[in-house]
Formats: sequence, structure tokens, C-alpha cells
Amino acid sequence: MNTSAHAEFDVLASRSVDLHSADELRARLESAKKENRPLRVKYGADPSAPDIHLGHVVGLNKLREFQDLGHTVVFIIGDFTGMIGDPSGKSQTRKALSREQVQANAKTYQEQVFKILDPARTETRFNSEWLSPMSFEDVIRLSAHVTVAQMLARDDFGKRYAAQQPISLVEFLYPLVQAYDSVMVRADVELGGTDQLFNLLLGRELQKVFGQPPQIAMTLPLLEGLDGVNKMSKSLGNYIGVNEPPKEIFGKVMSVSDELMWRYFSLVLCRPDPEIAAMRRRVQDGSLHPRAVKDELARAVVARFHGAEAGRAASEEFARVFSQDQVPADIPTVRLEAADRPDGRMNIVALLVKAGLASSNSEARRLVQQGAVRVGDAKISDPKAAVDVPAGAVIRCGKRGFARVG
RNA sequence: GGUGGGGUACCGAAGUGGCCAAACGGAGCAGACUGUAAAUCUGCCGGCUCUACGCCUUCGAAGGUUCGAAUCCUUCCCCCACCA
Repeated sequence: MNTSAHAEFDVLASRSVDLHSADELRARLESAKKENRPLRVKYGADPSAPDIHLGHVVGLNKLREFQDLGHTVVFIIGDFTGMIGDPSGKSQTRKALSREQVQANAKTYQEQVFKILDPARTETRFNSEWLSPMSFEDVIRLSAHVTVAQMLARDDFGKRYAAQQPISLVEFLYPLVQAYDSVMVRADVELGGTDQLFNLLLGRELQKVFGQPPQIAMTLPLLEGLDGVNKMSKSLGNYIGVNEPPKEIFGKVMSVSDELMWRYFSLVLCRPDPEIAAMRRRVQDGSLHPRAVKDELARAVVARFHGAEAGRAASEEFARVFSQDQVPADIPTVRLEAADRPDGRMNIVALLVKAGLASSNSEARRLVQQGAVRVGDAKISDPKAAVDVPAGAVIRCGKRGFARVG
């Protein structure tokens, strides 16, 4: 193995959890070099939830590293499976989508993905390309290559089977489909989260059946979401989307726990371990305030997707609003009709609902009673209060709700 | 096809005639504390009028029994496991 292939390996193997196998990857890198042939690195995306979030970014970062070393990313959009969904209806995240929806989602997907990936070294494929034409006979023949015992080897299947919980046949088919995708694109490497390990390995098995060299399976850590416990996912609502406005991204990153922020530095920003360790030490000995570190993190994350200027602006705005308790620069305006405030005053509950700061009168009343509401400088705690609402008056509701009377 | 177990609010899960808008946990929201950290504590958490032991809608669906039903009866729909 020559030195440059060696260096490549070190970069590529960093941050990975599983690697089956390291030796194979070394060998494959070397032969790629010799033959002057880029590796084909496969990554699959589910088009049902088109928001790319930081959890995806972990994998995308790794793909980008492959690209920067000259390799090709095969980005597979699972449109075929997306249109079928999960007919058992078990999981809401797998609703069947129409062709139009899938197409639209795929488009937004690509736009976001190229915030990280290099389009010139990306081959985008839709798996309906080879799955749609398959006959039922083809499917049966394909299924013949896998046994139930193999499937039950997957941890969650095994557990559910043991616990007498339902496993839909479809769930068996999905890994098979994914594995078949690997065959069809002749993947050299497939990347996924640690929860994908089984599927990635199944790809290897199937490729062997089809006489192809088995892909190298590489998994990356699952990034914990805002709750600090569960993996970041759209269905749990604990995610930070790359398409979100700078302000939102910044605020969400700031709410990540101190312990977790180091992982974000590593997995989202790819900061080298020694650098992170150094910061960590300084926080521990008190020479660096954790808030300052997190501010840097949040700023860098925003900068990554919206540019350095946006990062700076978000940081300043955040400090102004939350540290200094000032009103954000741009807040929505409520138009009030003359009829809303006959004598220039308006009931606070009606005002909150009108401003969209509360979804019902009851909720507005609650918020007022809990002391969440301010109009101008005055805290309003009586739901019956009629307040002066001159044009320009600022209504605050909770930490994040703002509106200006127009 | 047979046997058994289920369908309750955003999710999970109690409740088997009135005290049930429905225990409890989680999520969420608000407040306190802060670095909008996290953790913790407190409150809220169907809607409407309002602060009333009030009204409306809700416990798979539709009927029925009853002064009164999430709770009983009938029919129907759906889900799950096991055995075939």
C-alpha cells in the first residue's frame, strides 16, 4: 500500500463506527489508485421526508471526504420504495407518496444535498429505474437468496420475533431492496448510520451472489437530536434542518446540551479530535466559558449552510434578543381593524389570538395567567385586561413569540 | 379456519354505570433558575363562555338499554399474537 493510499484510508476511516472491513477498504483504495478508477460510494435517501438535517450531514460529510479524494458518490433516491411506503401503516414516516410528491421531494433533497456534496462527483439515481420493471417472478428469485434466519440476525427483527411482536413481510423486503440497489449500481462502498449496518452487510451478501466484489460497509454514528437522547429525526421533531433560517439553526444549536455539543463539533463540523479535546480541557478548567464554545459552534453551523456573514448576524441577533432581552430585528406585524379596538384598547386574549401568538382563546388565557405575556414594557397577567395598542406596540408572548401592531 | 388479547386525548397507558374532559408517564407550552444551556422545581396541557360543582365535542363506528355510558347490550369495522 503506497503512502497516499495510506493517508486516504486514515481520513476515510475517521469517525466511522463499523468498517467491514478495514483491510478491504485499504485494498480497494489501492486498486482504485492503480487502475485510476474512482470508487463508487453509495448512499441511499428516503424521499418521504425531504428535509435534510444535521443527522444526515454526518454521512454527507463523509461522502464529501470521499469526493475530495476523487471518488464518486452514488446518491440513490428511494423513489420506488417511497411510493409504496409501508402498507402495514405501522410507521407514519413511511406513508405512500404519489409520483409527484416523490419527484418534488427528490428535487428539494438534491438542492440541499449539494450544500455539502460536490455535484460534479455525484451520480444521482432513482431506484425505480431498476425496480419498476421487475416482475413478480424477478422478486421471488431475488428473495430466494436470503433466508429468514439471516433476516432474524438483524437485531431489531430478532428481538421483535422473540417478543412475539409483528414483523411485516415488507420489512424483510426493504433491506433486500436496498441490497439489490448496491448490486445495480456496483457499489464499492456503502455508507449509512449505525442502524443501517445490517442492510449494508446484506448488500455485501447479495453482491457476492451476483458475482460482484462485496461492497465495503461503513457506518457512522447517529447524531443525537435536540432532546439529547434520541437520534435526530424528523418524526421526533428533534432536528435542525439545513434549510432552516439562520436564526432558527442558531437558536436550536444553542439549546443543545453542553455534553452533546462536542459531538456536533466532531460529526457536523468535522473538527479534528485534538482540537475538540483542547477546548474541552479549557472548559473543564474554567478558562473557557461553555457558552462561548457553543456560540462558536452555532455560528459555524449557520455559516456552513448560510455563509459566514449569516453566522455572525445570527449570533449578534441571538445575543441581543436573549441575553439582552431586546426585540428581534424583524418581527411579524398584526393588522388591527378599527373594529378590533373601538376606543383604542383591546382585550388581551383577543389580541393574542389575532396576532397568531395563541391558537385559541383558552390557550391565550392560559399564557396570560402564566405570566408569559407582555405588551410594551408592561406584563399582562389578567385575561380580562384591555390594553392600549397603539401602532408600533410590541407584544411578547413567551420566549419566542413576538408581534408588532401595525 | 380456530383460540386468546386489543382499539382511550399528540404518543404510551389506567379506567369496566355516576365523583370522567377522563389517573399516570412521555412529549409540548409557560414560569423560576440560567449561558434561551442541560438538569431541577412549579404550573398548564379539547374547545367555548367564564372563573361556573356551566355548556359543547371527545374514549374504533353505528344503534340500543338507562335519570345517567369510555364503562352494559346488539351489529359492524380494524389491529395483534398463537394454533392450523
